[in-house]
Amino acid sequence: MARFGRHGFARTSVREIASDAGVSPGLVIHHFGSKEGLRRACDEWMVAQLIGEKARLGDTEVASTIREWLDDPGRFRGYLDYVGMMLADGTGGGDRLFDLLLAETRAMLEEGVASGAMRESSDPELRAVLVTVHGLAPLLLREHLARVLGAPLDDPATVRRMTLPTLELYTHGLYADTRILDAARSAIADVGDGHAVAHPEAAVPADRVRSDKGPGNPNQDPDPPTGDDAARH
Amino acid sequence: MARFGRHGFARTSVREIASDAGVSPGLVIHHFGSKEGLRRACDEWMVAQLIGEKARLGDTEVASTIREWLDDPGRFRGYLDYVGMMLADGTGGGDRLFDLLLAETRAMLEEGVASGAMRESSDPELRAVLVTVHGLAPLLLREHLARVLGAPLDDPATVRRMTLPTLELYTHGLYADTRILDAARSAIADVGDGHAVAHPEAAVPADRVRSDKGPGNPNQDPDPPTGDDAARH
DNA sequence: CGGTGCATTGAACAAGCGTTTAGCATCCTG
DNA sequence: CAGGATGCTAAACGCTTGTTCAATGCACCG
Repeated sequence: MARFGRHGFARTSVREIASDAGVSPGLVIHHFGSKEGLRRACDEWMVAQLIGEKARLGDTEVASTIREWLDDPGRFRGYLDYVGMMLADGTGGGDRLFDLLLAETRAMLEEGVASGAMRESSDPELRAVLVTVHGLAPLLLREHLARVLGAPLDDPATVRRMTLPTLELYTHGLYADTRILDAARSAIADVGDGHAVAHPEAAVPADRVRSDKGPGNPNQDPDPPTGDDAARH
Repeated sequence: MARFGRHGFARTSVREIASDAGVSPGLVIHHFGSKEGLRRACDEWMVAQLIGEKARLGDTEVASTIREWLDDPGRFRGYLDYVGMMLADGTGGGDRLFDLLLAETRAMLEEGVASGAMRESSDPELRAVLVTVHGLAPLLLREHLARVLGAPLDDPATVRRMTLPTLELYTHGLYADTRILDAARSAIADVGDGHAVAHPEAAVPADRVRSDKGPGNPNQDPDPPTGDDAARH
């Protein structure tokens, strides 16, 4: 799993794994049927580990397990890599893991809204997806993160440094006012719901929403999917 | 590039590429020196494309190019996959691309703060990293996103649907009040700056910040890195 | 003690890989 | 028109891959 996590499934050979384990390549196949079988076993072990920890911790979520791992670097180092690989490389059991995390996020958000601690959303389901995806992002980009921050993601100092800015973002957002949001809202309202307009740039004053210069949508920068561009619709 | 983007570098053979191009495998090597040379050429073409589009569009950013791609699905389908692969798979020229996007995000945030359109941050550099990473997330998890939303990321309807929730998140945040943020702030203040405390759970009332139940930190769920766990420090 | 079963191995296999090589056209240059 | 470079291919090379197979050793059971 450490090798899979670090170098990916395709770039890891059965011989390497066998050598790490001090056994012959044939034995690995004998036990797991095939390399793909080994991968399935790893995926299942990983999911079971997360769910198992969840049970151990009571009503905590799966993701708080990951949080614990980050608190105890070294002990769980490599697992994070494997989770990242599972989610990133498309093949394999990453779907199940993602759905698991999404379900927990969704539940947490619903609970938050119900208790009044969190704001309502115009699209709760999509917000859940968004929060899930944003939360996973540093895991998937951990190498870039470590590079630009100068410290690995599983360094407690890194985790600590990320806390405040993250909470600030989730508490106050990024924008100082609601101008952009209001513009987008009226644009969407103009266009309507079900319509798939081909090139509806005219639906909203382009120079107000599309920030070619100046601080526009935060998504405009590295946010291909988040949809600043939809703000023009 | 389409094949690289869809199936990854390692799982794509020179023979497949050659066959797609209607030429012999040897010719590919002849022109690019090696498979890795081909990859470099693709990376460089991709970066040049982004920068070139940037120049064409004037003072727009690289990422607004990506935004345009999302507006015109089909024409640029496959490029997004390639960008995602570049950033995800660790090997190759993804570093340069990430740094490019980070620099633009940083500049945009600074501009936003200067003009008063955006709030200040306690850690501007880390916020820039965070916004970059969050923006990239849907690109990296595009397959999961398409699966749970039932529509691909480069479907204009998907982009449109993501707009409002994203802007809401970036305008109002998630939390209805500042309780969590305040708790984290005082916790950090208690611990101090430079100290790397091993297990500082006692630094803050655990039952207030660590939300085993109820709506706690959004990061608690699928947010391993964002650092809800640091809120306990 | 004999025997069944399992863990394990080394060697070999077939397939696929990236790459090399020799050679054949083609085209531009002088 | 000669000639060298270029575009291109078919075939093969050497290597690595995942996997198979026959054989060995060890453990447990009656």
